[in-house]
Amino acid sequence: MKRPVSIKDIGRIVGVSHSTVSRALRQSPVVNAQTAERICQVAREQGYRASLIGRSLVMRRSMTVGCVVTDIADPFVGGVVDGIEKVANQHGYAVFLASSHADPKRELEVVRSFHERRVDGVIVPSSRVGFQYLRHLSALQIPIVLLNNQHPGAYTRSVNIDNLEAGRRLTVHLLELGHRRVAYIGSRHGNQSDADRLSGYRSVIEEAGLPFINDLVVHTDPTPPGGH
Amino acid sequence: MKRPVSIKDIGRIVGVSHSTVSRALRQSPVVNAQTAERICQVAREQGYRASLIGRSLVMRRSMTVGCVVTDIADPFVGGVVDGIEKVANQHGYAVFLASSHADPKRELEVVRSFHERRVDGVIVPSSRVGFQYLRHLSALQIPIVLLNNQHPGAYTRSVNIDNLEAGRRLTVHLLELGHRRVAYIGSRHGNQSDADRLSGYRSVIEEAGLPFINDLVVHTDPTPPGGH
DNA sequence: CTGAAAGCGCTTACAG
DNA sequence: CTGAAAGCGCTTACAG
Repeated sequence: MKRPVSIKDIGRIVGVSHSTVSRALRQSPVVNAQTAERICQVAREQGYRASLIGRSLVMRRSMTVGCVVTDIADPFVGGVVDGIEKVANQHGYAVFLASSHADPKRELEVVRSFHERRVDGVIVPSSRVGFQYLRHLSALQIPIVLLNNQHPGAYTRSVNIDNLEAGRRLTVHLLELGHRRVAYIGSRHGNQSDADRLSGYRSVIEEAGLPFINDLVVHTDPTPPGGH
Repeated sequence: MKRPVSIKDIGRIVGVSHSTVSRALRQSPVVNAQTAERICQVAREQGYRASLIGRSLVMRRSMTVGCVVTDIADPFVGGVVDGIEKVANQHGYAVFLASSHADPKRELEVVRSFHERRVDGVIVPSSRVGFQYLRHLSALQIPIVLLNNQHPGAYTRSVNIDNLEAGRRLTVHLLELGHRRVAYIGSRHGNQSDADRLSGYRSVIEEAGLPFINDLVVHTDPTPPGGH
């Protein structure tokens, strides 16, 4: 790969300093309109693209986020990553993707790699998070956001599904359709999200003046076949 | 995020120039053993991690590869990406993941983003590649590798599945198991990979002295239900 | 309006 | 063995 054209190159061509080129390219209103025009013109001709790595150094932000997953091939994770990438991109960020396969050693390497690359933040879209991340990343003071997980810490946030409200809405929907005997099928692992959904369901049932029937509540494998 | 500790910081602490620190950390044999020891010690205490962005600038390589997919949530793609990430990581590379959703405009943005970030190469793990990539990337002389796709070009390579050999081995396996009536179910889209697999199948059947029976060859939807 | 300077964090010849 | 210098590609006060 040949050396990409730099701000200096185009300054040389146009006959101005690289400072001026930089200003022009960043649309600084201070530079003379005609000069700016010439500069942009040449930049275009030369296929100039600012080096984010040069820029990152002075700006002290890399415009990247790191994303660690346990397994990329997991379709749920895939969906989340897809969303992350889309939004990141819309805001000028790129995303580093790494997978840990739940291996603590890998987790450590990933954190290290992200740190060395000076990511502006990391996102962990899996509910099972090694505490590794949290410890290491907060020591580095890198902002971190988790999915469906709450952990205290100055630099860590978590975005969660509102399972209670979801349980309510699902139930309301069915009642509005005219159904009167609505069953609840939940996960037998009995985690918090299940409890929340169930109480959403229950509260709507009761508010509607319907009997809460225990036999209509089943806990089973949290898989599609499990629902049968 | 507070400023990470730099080579200068630790130079200041140890009382040597940052050049010496750099040398010591890179295990240069030229620096005095004891000084080196002190430097590494302090670096460890301070949680020093070299900035790859600083290093990239001088080294002229970013130690990153870009990976563009059409859809991250696609499980096949997920598996490939997982492998890419693993190997990249083993070699000190990080991977930027972007998805184009087969939108030419997005494709262009992705190429631009990768270029600005000065990726050392890009990998496109999907057989359907917008020619966009190829054009743009080869103009930039960024090495690109495709999956199951062959396109000429100085900077582009493609890694392919050897479908013919795969068809042969599958068939040999079944014959070795003692089967004599082996059917072939292929894709009705009749692409190259199907043709290759089929001829692998056929050649083994014939080499075994078995009759090639046309009714044993079916072309259908290339999906699991399609196989029924 | 524009250039020279300094600096972001690193590496590496070049002189001591 | 070590430091000062130059330079990677950029940005942005500071003087003109």
